[in-house]
Amino acid sequence: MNSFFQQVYDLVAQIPSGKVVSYGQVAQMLGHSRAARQVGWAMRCCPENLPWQRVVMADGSIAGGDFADMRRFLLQNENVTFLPDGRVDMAACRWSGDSGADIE
DNA sequence: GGACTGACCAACC
DNA sequence: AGGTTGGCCAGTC
Repeated sequence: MNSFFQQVYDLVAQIPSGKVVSYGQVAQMLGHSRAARQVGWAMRCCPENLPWQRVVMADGSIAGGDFADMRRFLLQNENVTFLPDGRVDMAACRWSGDSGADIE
């Protein structure tokens, strides 16, 4: 099924190591500024080949409930910068697409 | 086939 | 500053 849902996987799969994106950002890249809910819903399927740990909340917090702490560890292992708050440093690790032109 | 929900976000009050 | 609401898509009831 080719859909927004599928595009989310494709986009997340393209996120380079040491970079993260917020749910809303992914949605916005795909042309759906408010489809963040659906992005999270796509993540609910948790594909093994999908580095969804790079997908965080808009404020840098890790989503995913029980696995959140595990993902934070994975991100640290990928050279992602974290703030003293325990959140991802979005200012330094926010991935603005491969071109960086679709957003902002 | 209609209504609800779901790992969110941002605007509004 | 914190709670409520609207909005997107797709899957389930």
